[in-house]
Amino acid sequence: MGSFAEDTINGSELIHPPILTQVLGRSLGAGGQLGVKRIDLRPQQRLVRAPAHDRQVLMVGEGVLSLDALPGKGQRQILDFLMAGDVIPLSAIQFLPTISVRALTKATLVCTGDQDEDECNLRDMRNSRDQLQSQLQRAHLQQLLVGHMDAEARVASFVFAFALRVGADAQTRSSLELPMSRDDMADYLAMNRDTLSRVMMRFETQLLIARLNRHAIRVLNFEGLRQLSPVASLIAAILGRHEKSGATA
Amino acid sequence: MGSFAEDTINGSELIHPPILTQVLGRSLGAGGQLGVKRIDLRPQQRLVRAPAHDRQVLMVGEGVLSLDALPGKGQRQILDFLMAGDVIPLSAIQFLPTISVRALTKATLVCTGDQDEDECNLRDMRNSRDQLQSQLQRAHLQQLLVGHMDAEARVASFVFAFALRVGADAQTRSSLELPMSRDDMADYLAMNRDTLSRVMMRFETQLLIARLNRHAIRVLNFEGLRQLSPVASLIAAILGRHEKSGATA
DNA sequence: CGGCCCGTTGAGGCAAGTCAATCCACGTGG
DNA sequence: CCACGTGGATTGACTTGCCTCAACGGGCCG
Repeated sequence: MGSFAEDTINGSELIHPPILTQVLGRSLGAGGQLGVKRIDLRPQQRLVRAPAHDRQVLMVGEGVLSLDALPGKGQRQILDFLMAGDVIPLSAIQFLPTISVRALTKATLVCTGDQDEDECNLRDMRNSRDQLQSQLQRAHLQQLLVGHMDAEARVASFVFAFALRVGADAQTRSSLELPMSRDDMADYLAMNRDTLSRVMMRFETQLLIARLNRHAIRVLNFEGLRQLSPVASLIAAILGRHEKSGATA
Repeated sequence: MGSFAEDTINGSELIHPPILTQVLGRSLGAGGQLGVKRIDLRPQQRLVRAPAHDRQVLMVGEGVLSLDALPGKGQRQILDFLMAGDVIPLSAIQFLPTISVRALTKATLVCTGDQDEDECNLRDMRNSRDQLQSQLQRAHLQQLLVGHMDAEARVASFVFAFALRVGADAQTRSSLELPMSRDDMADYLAMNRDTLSRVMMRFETQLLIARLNRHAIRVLNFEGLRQLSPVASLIAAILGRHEKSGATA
């Protein structure tokens, strides 16, 4: 097998020799799999040469990734963050060289659905369709964010949404991991790194959040954040009630 | 059957008695359909009470619709324009009351996939998955537009993309129908109606386009528009090569 | 012919971007 | 253990593109 991943060093990309790629065989729950590949990624490593087969499904096992669009000229727009259970939108990166997937943390991907027979394919397909719908909803949400909200509301919405996404309830006072850099966050919210920093600082002086370290905050006033986000109810509707049955028993 | 549509009058919405809703029976190509409903919409009419059944597929027969997000407070973001062959993203509007579908022109929708048996469902499912992927790609494109491009580039990209979407080649010098109002266009591009107007005027003085009437322009300099759009190649990749086989023979 | 809606134009202000300097956390080596 | 280097993060001063608001124009329909 060739390599599926590459590192990036400030935009210039180095192709690496084969990465730890294990074939797990018929071990996962859904029977009849011909083979389930695993791909491990280090932080900042990019996924390249995605499996070309149309029916394959590439899913995030653990870690956090970002879906980057790089329309050249030093610009970057992060289209989505991908977390455990999310499906990599192969259609987006397959023939669009300006869009790629990057690992923010150490991450593992699992690849299923090799066989071209149908039957149990239906389950895979339904699952991937649901995943596509979720991603479309998140994209819509982000269109709203970037389209009609100011910097403060965007950041509040993002923190609110991310907290919901990693499963924190409104009660949860524990720390919230933000595995992406400030630049990543800014590029996702389509704003300037400086502006983002200002807003975060303002939130801290308002005692809405507390910064634990570079990659973790504590949400002190969840309700306050919610009120700063005009689309909080939408976010809750989209991200709130995902009772997923993780099939990998 | 109840009504599926309602009119809107400047935001306040009037529910209407049943609209022309025909049951076409087993007439379409893919055999075994239990029934294919048709829904006719007048301009500015909204789709409400979308078919609740999960496996149904609601598709645009003719006309142009918009997917609106209305997060209250007089704000509006148009998430996407839907044209013949596009599938209505039911997942988006089903339980999110702030998102709805509106007809820009006289439009007809067709509703397929009633049966809960699989088999031929696979074809529907694959088709709707492809549609979802297209919509996701368009959403990504729009995130790029709104995120990292100024007003001029946004408008140029929009005209360029819309021309490709309705099937115009670079050579086509014919008129380009823009069935949406200036407000619609502005709300899609996440910019001000005034700013949009200014940009359009500038394009006209630069002889890039010519305004035929309120809802149609002629593209005089396709190449010039392309060069004004930093994501022109992406747009072409996403919208260019759709050789769809319209199954409704 | 008059009203209305949509679209265009102009003047002015502000939120956010830009650029540059500084600060801080963190790892490294003396 | 501390000085140092490095890259990310914060802050400040300045600039600007777009939004706001208000007035105007021009088709379209009664």
